[in-house]
Amino acid sequence: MNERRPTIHDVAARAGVSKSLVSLAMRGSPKVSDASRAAIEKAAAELGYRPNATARSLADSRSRTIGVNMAELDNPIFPEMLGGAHTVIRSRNYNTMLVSGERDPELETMELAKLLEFQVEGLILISHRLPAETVRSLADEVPIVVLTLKDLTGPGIDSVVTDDEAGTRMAMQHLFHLGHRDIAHVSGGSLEPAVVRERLYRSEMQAAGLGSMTRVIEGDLTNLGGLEAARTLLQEGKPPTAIFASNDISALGVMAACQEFGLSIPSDISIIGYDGIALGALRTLSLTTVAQPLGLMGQVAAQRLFDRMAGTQIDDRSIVLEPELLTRGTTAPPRV
Amino acid sequence: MNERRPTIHDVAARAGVSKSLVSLAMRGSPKVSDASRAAIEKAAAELGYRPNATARSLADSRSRTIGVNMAELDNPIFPEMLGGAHTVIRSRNYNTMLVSGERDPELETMELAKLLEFQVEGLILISHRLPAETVRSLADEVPIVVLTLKDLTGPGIDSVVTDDEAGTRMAMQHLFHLGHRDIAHVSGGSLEPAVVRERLYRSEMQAAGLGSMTRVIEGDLTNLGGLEAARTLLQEGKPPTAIFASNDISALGVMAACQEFGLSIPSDISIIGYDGIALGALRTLSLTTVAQPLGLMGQVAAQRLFDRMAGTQIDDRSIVLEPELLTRGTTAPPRV
DNA sequence: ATGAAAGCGCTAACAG
DNA sequence: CTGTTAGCGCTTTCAT
Repeated sequence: MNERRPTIHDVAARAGVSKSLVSLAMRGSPKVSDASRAAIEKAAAELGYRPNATARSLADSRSRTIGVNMAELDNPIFPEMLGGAHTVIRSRNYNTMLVSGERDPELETMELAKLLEFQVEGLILISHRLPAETVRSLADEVPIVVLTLKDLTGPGIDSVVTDDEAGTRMAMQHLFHLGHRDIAHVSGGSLEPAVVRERLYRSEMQAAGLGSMTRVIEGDLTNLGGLEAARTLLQEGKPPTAIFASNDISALGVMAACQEFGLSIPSDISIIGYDGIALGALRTLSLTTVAQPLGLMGQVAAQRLFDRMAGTQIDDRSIVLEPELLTRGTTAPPRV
Repeated sequence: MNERRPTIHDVAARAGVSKSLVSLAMRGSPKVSDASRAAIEKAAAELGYRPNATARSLADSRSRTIGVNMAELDNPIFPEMLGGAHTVIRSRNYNTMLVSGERDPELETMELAKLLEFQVEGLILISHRLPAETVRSLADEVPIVVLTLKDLTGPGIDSVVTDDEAGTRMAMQHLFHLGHRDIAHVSGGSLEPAVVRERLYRSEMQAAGLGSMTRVIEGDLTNLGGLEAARTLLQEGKPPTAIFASNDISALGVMAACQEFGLSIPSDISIIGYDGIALGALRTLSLTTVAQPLGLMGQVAAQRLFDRMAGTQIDDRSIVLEPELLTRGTTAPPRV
């Protein structure tokens, strides 16, 4: 398994032509005679020739590779967005180089640097927490598209996000329409997406004349965080009739806590999440939620990246997609 | 953002030394005088120099890259295994190049070819369905480690699997001990991991003198497949007291079907899955299952790959890890 | 239509 | 310690 791989040179020798011609033939150039082409193809096949993409990258200084950073694997929204991006990257005949800094900003920074050393032509960043300094400093070397973080948008950095204000309004309006007034919020702490959702929760409550019923328990966008936040809330005394969780996986934690306290969903208490993870559609869970078009976000991010790489003139650096309310089984009118 | 990046040559010129010395310095060689090193580092910093990994790969013919193929993003076991592999790949200072053939064997084959063109030094394949021919033919070019598919093991191909026979026995014994006798199986069709589980289900039933109660409904290891299989089963008439599903996501589908039929879990019917996806631990689901050490499998796969790459002499090509029964909330004694 | 030659940016002997 | 000389495998002028 270690006899030096055949190179373009070997193919040329065997086919009795020059390296250049083989190079042209391999890339399907029309200016290669049928005879030569046949000879070359034959030689290549016999040798089991496989072009060396590394050498090619170096020679024409194009890596045909996109770097993708995905921080956390435990929230399914990231793989879902990755899937979307991956699809378009592949359809453009590019490759995906994936790295992950595992929530450690320093490691993250190093990994991003490695991506650049590999000459990636663009970067797609999929994470709720990113070392802002690093990202900004990279932006003048390659185009970057960030998912879910609008605040990072700036020179050289595009972002693809969902209109969280509209989404949160949908969630709240849905609950209001069902008749809920005593609505609590399990937040996501200080992470960007969570902050907007919390702000809108508060303003919607206010606008509905329910300012005094506002209750926010801090979570952290994880399942366990949701579980604990809800426990805290339910221990306090009279439970709200509905809980809006900052994202789906924390909403699932909230559901678990409710069950622990003997509350049945949705008859005793309604739960609504945010994100629209595929999982939530499982009949077993049937989580009502505000869905972000996750796969589409990934696709759009990749498309925008290719546009930037092509130098297309685009002014707007932020792409905002619309969320959609998915009414499923965890919300119902409050018990009267 | 397009002024040609500085190269080692630029750094050398600026520091007043030769390229080679810069090369040595960049890689932290001890045989560089402090003076030179300082000058070089200063020049590099001022220039914003970033080594070109592509050129390096070509020069020393080592890509420091592992190719990973992950077919499906919709079953969380794959990302979980990826996470494990990724961790050790990174710890060895290697990069991960990820591709996905999206269940299309032809595409899959092309993607794998691209990986080799990028000179990956090894391949980790994470999928339940792989084009066997292709994989075998690649095996004499780079070491390969396959996850979850023991049948592919062979020359140049190692595999990391869980002892599914033992795992299935655990599942069945658990149900037997609880007192179940009328146990049905929602299978996973003809995919390798599913076949073993079905076979063992049958033999365990037989061994327990329950051969006549054996009932297998064909699923396909997807959530929907599990849902539909269970519906079919429940429509037939008297439901079994327990169902063993071939994997977790189909087990979740089975749970949903049971709920549709008004059966409550686990008092009316017990459900046990297989895989141990993180999700199953959510209190909301609390799925009893036979857990495979998913993350560990990924880690072990990567470690084995590095061993092969290093030429370490190892005879056994198949690593079999032990499964573990996770008794959670979906199983209980049958109603008397 | 085809070949020769000059790199792409870096590493790797081999001399000093 | 440091510089020189060759490549790595491929693309790309520029001739022919």
